Amino acid sequence: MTKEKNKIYSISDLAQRFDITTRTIRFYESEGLLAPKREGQKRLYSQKDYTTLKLILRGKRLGWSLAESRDLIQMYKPEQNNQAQYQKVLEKVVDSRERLQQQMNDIQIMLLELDEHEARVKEVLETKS
Amino acid sequence: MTKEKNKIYSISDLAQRFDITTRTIRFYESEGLLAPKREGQKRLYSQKDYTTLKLILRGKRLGWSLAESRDLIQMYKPEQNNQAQYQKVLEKVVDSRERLQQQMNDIQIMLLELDEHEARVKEVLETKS
DNA sequence: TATTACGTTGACGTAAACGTCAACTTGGTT
DNA sequence: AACCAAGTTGACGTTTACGTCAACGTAATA
Repeated sequence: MTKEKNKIYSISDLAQRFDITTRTIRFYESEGLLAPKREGQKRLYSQKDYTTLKLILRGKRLGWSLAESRDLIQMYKPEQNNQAQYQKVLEKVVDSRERLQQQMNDIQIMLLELDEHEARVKEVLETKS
Repeated sequence: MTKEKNKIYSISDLAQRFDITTRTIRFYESEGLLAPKREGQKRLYSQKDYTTLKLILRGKRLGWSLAESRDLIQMYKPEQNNQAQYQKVLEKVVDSRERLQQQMNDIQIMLLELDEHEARVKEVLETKS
C-alpha cells in the first residue's frame, strides 16, 4: 500500500510550512522545478510537490543552484526511458555522490578547525582568569 | 618551531593553484577577506593568505556567502581582544558548528536518496535484460 | 629602446535568485 | 451588492559574485 497522504496544499500553506514566500515558490515553478496541478487559476500542490520543495531547500542549504536541483529532480522522475537514459541517470548519481562526498570532506575539515580554535580560545580564557 | 614556510605567492600564482581568476582574488580583497602585503603596487601573498583563500573556497563549495566566510576569517584572527570578544567568538564557533552539522544531515539524507534511486534504476535495468 | 609579461585601478556588464510593486480574478462573507 | 482574503500574471528593482574591458605602470628581456 503506498503512503496514503493525498494532502493538497495551497501556495501560502507551503510558504508558511517552509518559511519562504509565495513569490519564491512561483519562481521555482517558472524555473521548471515545480509543476503543480491547477484548479482554474489556483495552484494545488500535492504531497509529491511538497517532497520536491523539501529537496530544493535541502539543496539550497548545501549551496546547490536551482539548475542543479532541477537536474536532480528530473533524475528522480520515473520516466518512460530507454537504456541510454538510464545509464545517464546512473552517471548523474555517481556525480552527485562525488559532489556530496567532497562537501562532507570540507565540512569535516571545517569542524576540526573549529574544534582547534575553540580549544585555543578557551585556554586563553582560563589562563587569564 | 613554527612551520617555516615563508613562501610568497604572486596573484597569478595563487590564481593558477586554485583555478580561479586574479579578478576573483582582488574582489575578495575588496570585500575584506584578504589583505596581502604590498611591494610597491604589487600584492604579495603569504602562507597565511594562502590558507585564508583555501578557507574561502571551502566555504564556497559549501554554499557559504563571502560575508559568512569573512566572519569566519575574522573569528580566527588572534586579535587583542577582551573577555567579551572571546565570548562572542565562542558563540560564533557554536553557530558555525550547528550550521555545518545541519549540512552534514542534509548530505546524509541526499546520499540515502541517491542510494535508493540507484538501486531502483539498476533493478529496472536488470529485469529488462 | 622597444616589446612583452605581469601587474594595477576604475567602470560597467551580467547571471542567479529572488523582492516589490501594480493591476487584475475569484470565491466566500457582512 | 459590497468587500475582503487569497490568488494570479507581468514588470521592474536588487544583491551577490564575479566577468570584461580600458587605460595605465613597471620590470625584465630581445
